[in-house]
Amino acid sequence: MCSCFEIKVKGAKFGPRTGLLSTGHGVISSPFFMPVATKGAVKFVTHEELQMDMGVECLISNAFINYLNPGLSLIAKAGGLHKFMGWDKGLFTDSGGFQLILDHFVHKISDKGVVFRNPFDKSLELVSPEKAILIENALGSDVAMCLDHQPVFGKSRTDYLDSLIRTIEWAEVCKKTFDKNENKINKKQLLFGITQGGVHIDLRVKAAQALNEIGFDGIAIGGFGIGEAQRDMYNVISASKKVIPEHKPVYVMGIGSPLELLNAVGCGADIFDSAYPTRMARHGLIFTHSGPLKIDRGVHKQSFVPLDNECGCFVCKKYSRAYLHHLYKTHEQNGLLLLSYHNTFFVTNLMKNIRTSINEGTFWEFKKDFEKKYVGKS
RNA sequence: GCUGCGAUAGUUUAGCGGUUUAGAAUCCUCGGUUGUGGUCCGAGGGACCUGAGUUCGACUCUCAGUCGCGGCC
Repeated sequence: MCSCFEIKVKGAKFGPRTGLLSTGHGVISSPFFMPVATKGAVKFVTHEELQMDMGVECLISNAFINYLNPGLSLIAKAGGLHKFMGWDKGLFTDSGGFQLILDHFVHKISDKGVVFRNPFDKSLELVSPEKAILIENALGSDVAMCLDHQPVFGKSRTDYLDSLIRTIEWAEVCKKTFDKNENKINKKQLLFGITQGGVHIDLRVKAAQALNEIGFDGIAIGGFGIGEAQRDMYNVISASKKVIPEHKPVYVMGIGSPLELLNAVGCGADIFDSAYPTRMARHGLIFTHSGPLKIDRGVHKQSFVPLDNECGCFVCKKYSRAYLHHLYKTHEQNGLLLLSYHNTFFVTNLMKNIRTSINEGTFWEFKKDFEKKYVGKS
């Protein structure tokens, strides 16, 4: 067990903090947000833009999806997922546990693992916790995530308890498999455990304690972003922070709206990922410093101002809302390119500003100012 | 001047003498979207050219007018 995480600046106990996560592909400044590259690419944004323009140091891909297509042997031939993708910075892989909330994806769940339906050829495929880890080892990501069991939102406490127990049992198997495998292509690969338990604080605390005992490089809080009240989520993060050792990075999975990121950092979380910014861009919802904006609305038809005049991205420097509205409404692909770029830039820039404010001791003022200007829900 | 065809949401259109509160797409407004997933999903708004007639009943049939496209003198 290495100490992969170093705390740089922290405020109050359990409050916001900056740190450094050491991986096989560089040291990543936290708190950070990972754009989602499920199939090895962030939709409509190139690696070059992410790295050169936005300073993104880490992405997350999906082990299960890559395993199904293009498959492990091809990725092995390429020399691992990093080389296959042409990405030489940090890279997490999700095990595929999140897909468990999607009915059409899952055939059956048992204690042995999950029988998935292959979306590419409809065949059935058992993914056990052992197999999930071996896949992630073979892909050579910098951080492998355990296979977890996430119930759909709104289940009973008993259901959450069941999924939690299963997730912890699987976490033990994942850890053993990970430690035993000496053929990892990424010798510095890290392993994170995931808590479940819905909004039940006592379940979440038990889950975190159980993961502490097993011993992971970092702890992820899973199961959010699917319908629960935001206040419940922050309570869970805060409660979890109290039982997770201070030197462990805390990763809140699936969170990606500006206000959620800001609040979760305030609760002491270090790492995030979400398809939200890019998916919202594809659906025409644009983040700005004065709140979310829907580019398809008729009011933008003759609006010759930038999406966000406080944003430094090239889209905001160069193009008007009227032009982007036109591209979006006429289904011109460049519209999605530019909007996805902006939203991703916005979120990564927000994280950059959050890190600066923590380092300078002004996080809470920064948060208050941001929220004051940011009118709207997400 | 004569004549043929046509006229339904902002746009492109479906349809019928009564079971149609006129259907669709687009458009407009609003909501949703968060560890695969579709420039996606959901709700709402908006129309039978005008007038007269036939008929129990006309957006639908007849006539006239207006407008559009075409032909002829």
